[in-house]
Amino acid sequence: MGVTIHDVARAAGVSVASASRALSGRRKVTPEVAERVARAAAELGYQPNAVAKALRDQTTGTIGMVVPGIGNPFFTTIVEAVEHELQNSGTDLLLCSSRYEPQVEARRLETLLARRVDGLIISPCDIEASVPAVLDAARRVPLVQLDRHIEGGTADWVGVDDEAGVTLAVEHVISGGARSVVFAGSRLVSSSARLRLSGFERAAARAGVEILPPLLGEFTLEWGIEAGRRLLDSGRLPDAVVCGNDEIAVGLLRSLRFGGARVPEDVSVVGFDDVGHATMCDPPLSTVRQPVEEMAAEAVRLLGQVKAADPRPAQRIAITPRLVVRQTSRPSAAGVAE
Amino acid sequence: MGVTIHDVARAAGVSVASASRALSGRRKVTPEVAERVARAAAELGYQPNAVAKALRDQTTGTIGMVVPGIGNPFFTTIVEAVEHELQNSGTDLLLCSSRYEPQVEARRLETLLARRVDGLIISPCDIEASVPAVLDAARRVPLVQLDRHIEGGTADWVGVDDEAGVTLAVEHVISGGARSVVFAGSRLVSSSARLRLSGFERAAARAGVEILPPLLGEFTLEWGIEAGRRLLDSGRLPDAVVCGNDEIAVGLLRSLRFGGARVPEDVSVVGFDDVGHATMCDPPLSTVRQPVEEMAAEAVRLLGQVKAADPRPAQRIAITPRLVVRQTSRPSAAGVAE
DNA sequence: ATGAAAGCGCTAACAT
DNA sequence: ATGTTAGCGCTTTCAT
Repeated sequence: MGVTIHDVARAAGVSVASASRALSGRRKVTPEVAERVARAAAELGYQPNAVAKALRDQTTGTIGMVVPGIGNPFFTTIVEAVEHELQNSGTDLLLCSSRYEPQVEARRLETLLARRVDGLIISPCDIEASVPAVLDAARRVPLVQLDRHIEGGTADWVGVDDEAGVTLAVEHVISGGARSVVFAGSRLVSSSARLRLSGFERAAARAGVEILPPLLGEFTLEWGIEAGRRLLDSGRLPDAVVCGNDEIAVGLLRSLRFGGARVPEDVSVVGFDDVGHATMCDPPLSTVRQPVEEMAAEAVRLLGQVKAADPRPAQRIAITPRLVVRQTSRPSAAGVAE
Repeated sequence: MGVTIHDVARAAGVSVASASRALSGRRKVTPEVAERVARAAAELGYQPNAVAKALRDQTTGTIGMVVPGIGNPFFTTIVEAVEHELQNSGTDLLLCSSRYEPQVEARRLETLLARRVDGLIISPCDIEASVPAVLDAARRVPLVQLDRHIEGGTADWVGVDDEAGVTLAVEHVISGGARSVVFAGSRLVSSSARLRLSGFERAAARAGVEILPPLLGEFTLEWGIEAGRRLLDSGRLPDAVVCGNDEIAVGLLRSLRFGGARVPEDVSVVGFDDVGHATMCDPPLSTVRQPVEEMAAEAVRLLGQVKAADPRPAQRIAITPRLVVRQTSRPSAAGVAE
């Protein structure tokens, strides 16, 4: 441990400046010097100190990412997509989980900022409680919100058009013959939760179908199972249930079938996200697909842009998702091939 | 951006040394100075630069963690446990995924080392190909392997006793009446994969039951589904299948039942890990429980120790797991209550 | 093309 | 108790 560029320079018989130039290759050196430095570095097992470089350069080559939780397949997918996107830019990702707690989130942002990340990608866990920390962070460093976003203030965002997505789902089940619908989602602490519910209500109202009271819990399989039970216990099943995400849909599916309901004959079920086990559950889930790769690419691109020009209008990039019809929803009564 | 401790000192009318002392609180200062410095820092929005501190202190307050993939619920669970364990130690976790590729893993280790992490926790993706990178890293910084480990060389490790775990599973299904058994696991690229298979074979041989050829693929739900199909197609179902992890078990369960086999009446299925959806699949999965919290705590503890005394014998801490009997395996024929 | 030296922001001697 | 200063490892002027 601890061989520095000074050691390399000495061993090569040159100045540290030459050693630095030779090592970085960003400036001209005699081939002879380059050779000697390279060999000395190899022999000594020299490894550049990124901390010192960061202090000197005033840039760390890292970007921080904070998501509500890595237990949710949607977030692990999007993290992997961002990581992949950054892969060849020489930028490392510092990943943090807020565990769905605004306080933890604020702390995480704080230490990321202290470590001088060059940028931040965040999916704020709470649409209200996350506001101060996110705005504060956005003031200090380029920041883009991905998927979830806060309300009020201005900070860049890229995500999916949640309302358009659920609208697709609602119209689909209705064209399949549904006359009564219900929404099973999460409590309204995040933008995703709110927009998906409001989009659902608007689309269903527009279509004039009966709307049962929404079932709001968590974005988890457990909650999906519980929501299914409640539907069963209520004694009256709607024709279709639109879910806040796939986890809920899969859980709901399970308890519905366990309770003897046939899907999609008795009731249609549609999810949201299309990640994880959606394709592999039984039967395969109809769902709204989030273009995760595209979202990640867009977020990274935007982050680069933010760096360039500072005070410029906040951008909000809403990508329109598409519906993937599989086997948990009844095909269109109109006979339109999907 | 860019208010330094010098700015704070100037604003408070004291020297940088006093400002530093006041801010850290690690040395005595007049209450009056403390007060002035605190106010100046607050007014200026001073935020300490962790990069500079790290360079000066020769310690970054970070530890790196690299796991094969964050898509696997077992790894996300163990990552969360480690993060939780570190929570109050002022140490941050730099999380990386190797995507199950030794090359990516080596690159990740390289940059973590360059960023001067204080320690490393790694679950090497490949029992052989990961050897050089892991050994090299272990030479430069305290390192402990968690869960998976490399073969040869000496590096600390904490994990579960894989062979004991599968032995528990095998003996359990046999006591439930199984006379023919099969193992559905992953190809033998990791220590976990190898030890679980060898443990299975040894335990089954000892019991004298019939052993069908193992089904080896990936540690994924997909592979579990495929393995189930192959079993069905083979025309002959064993009395029990012991799985390399829960993902495989859940997938297998699904295709077995889809194919008309009754679980556990026709065939018993046992998993390994007890994380994620094991409790929530249908029926709830009998499995071998990995004490994740305990493992994480032990790894962190060991890492602290490694720091202290350098050249000391490598430790291998194998925690004995326990079996959790749920509803995918037949109860003991001997009538022993579990 | 190469070397000497300044300086990134911080803390811990060392002096006062 | 407080101030002055060296130095962590690196890159980049600025001379030569």
